[in-house]
Amino acid sequence: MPPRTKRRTSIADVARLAEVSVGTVSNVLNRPDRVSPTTRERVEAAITELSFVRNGSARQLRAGTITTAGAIVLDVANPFFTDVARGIEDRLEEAGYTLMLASSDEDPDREARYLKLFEEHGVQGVMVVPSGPDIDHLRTLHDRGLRVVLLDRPSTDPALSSVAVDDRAGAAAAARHLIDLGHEHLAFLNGPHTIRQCADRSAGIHDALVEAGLDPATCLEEITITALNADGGQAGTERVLAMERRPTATLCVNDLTALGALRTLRAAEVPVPSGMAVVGYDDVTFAGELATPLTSVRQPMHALGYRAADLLLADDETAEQVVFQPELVVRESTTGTG
Amino acid sequence: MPPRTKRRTSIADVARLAEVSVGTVSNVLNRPDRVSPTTRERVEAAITELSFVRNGSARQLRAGTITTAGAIVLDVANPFFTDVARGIEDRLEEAGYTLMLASSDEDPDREARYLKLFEEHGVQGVMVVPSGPDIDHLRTLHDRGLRVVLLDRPSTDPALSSVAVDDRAGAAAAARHLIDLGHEHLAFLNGPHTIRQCADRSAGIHDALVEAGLDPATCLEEITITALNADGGQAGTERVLAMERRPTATLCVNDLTALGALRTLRAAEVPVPSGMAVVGYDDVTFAGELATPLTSVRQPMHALGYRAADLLLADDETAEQVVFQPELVVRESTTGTG
DNA sequence: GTGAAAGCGCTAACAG
DNA sequence: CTGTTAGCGCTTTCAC
Repeated sequence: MPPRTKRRTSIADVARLAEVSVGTVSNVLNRPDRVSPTTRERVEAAITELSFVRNGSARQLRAGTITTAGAIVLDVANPFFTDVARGIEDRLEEAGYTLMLASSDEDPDREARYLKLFEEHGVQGVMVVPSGPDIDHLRTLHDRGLRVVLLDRPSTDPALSSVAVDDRAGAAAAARHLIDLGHEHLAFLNGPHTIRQCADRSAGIHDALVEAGLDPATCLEEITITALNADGGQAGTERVLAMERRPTATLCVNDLTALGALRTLRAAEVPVPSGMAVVGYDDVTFAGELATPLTSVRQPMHALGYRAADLLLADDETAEQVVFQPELVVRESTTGTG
Repeated sequence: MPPRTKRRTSIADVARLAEVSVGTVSNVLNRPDRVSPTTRERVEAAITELSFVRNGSARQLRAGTITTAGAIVLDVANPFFTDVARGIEDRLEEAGYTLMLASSDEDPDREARYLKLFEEHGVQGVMVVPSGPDIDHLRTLHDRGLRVVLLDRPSTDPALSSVAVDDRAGAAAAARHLIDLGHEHLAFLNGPHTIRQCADRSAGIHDALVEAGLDPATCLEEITITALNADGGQAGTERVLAMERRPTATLCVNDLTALGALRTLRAAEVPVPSGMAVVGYDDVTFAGELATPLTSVRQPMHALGYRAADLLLADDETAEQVVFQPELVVRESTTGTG
């Protein structure tokens, strides 16, 4: 790309045209009340005439600070993260801040590159969904004076703020709902426990079973699926249906997985929920719009982002660990008459 | 928020510690080969020791240019736009550029605010989904030397580049598919024609009917819905079902609307497609995962963004109007046995 | 191969 | 109320 050819008009150009000094132009821009109405008008006319736009870099260089924050999520195309991003944006907007948003694709190198870029551009702070278990680099950033907020991950470092959702409680609520409905034998289609969310959700289900006096060893069939999407849900459900002692309810690690489960049950002519109850996780937009509306665990995604930005902007320098409680949304896939 | 307290370490600090001049440090950073290996090593050690990070504002102020582009979409939480954004990001990434992304919420004021911000920060160009019919302000920006690319909207101004999808052709393909299947009486659940996409899609359906020798006046029932979502689809479908001479197929302005249509048909025990064929638009991720997989018109969202960024980065200064062709994805909601 | 110094555009302090 | 001026941190000639 060719460099921008025309030199941008500067404050000096405006000053020349308005026949005032650069200081006066700067005053018109920043403290208009210190300038007499007549000269102010002249300056404003010159600004319009030249269609002058302040040079943000110079301004920022001088000011040393900037009203911008950065955010790095795993994937901007994932609805979970876009809702989070939207929450961030809304809070920053209130404070007159702007957001630089980027995806790391779970690649620590990409994450590092963006963090460097943000820091070079002097952002006030960054909100990051870490792409790996290691967060030392974020601690370093914090020590260098940037605000750092971890997204969707409780901080293991007390110096760093974080906002997360209590996955253990969410999964427990879902399991408890099924137990209350009389189910005593559950299937759980889950991802590998190396993913924190998966491990936490598994623990939550165990909690609920034990709390109800049921033995997880006999009452829970946890099935590990590799793809956390509809195909994974289909594969997992086929295994569940093939079991001799078949569970009466299936918990799914997310709504896409549940979609696959529903599809498979329909094909096998197993009625939902009478033949098999199904619960999802995330409560994505279409969960309530399916042929059999899906009971799911709603995550406060917008609030997650909003609160993260709030922590970033806080006057108080002390780190804070925020944990949101998810909410079970009950629909026909567990309580219907099908 | 309190200002960043610690003064950032500067190139001068590094120079002092390494006992060289600032010019040499700058050379190590930008043209390492011009520096003798020994001093380079000393400087690099100092950089690490102080964990020095270049000040991007100063760099940019000096350089006058910056490898950043801005994008403004209507809503970052809408999957259509996030896929577009992803395409932009991928292309910019290749060129070493970064993206500043923002949502206008279809509010021209918000759009203007972000545009000003981007310009102040010296972005090379902007990609914008205009929030209103007027694009004069974008032309002004272009005249001031910024690259401007219109997103999802053909440019009415030949000086501005644009990337869009041919909505008329997409809708025509959907209608033609139904006509080929023998349908001669179609319903179209559409939004108001003040929305360009809605008007274009309506025109496309007319095209297909006329082309097949059918009279739109008798063969097409266009129903205007206010909400372009599942509820709108439900309301529209209820009106279709109440018609004396009931159409045999329903085209929907987007997949969410189709979702509502399918839900309503199921409730009314109208089999799909034998009692009513259904076609959606957008081909969102879950379209193929529904109880009745949905025939839909796929938009090349990623390619749209990718190409927009490509135009922004182009060496060639001449504006270009790119129009993508959408692709019909046939599934069971039109060809199934239900 | 390295150093000195000018200057990018702006703001804020100080003088007048 | 307005003008003058010193830098913010960096890159880039131009000397040495």
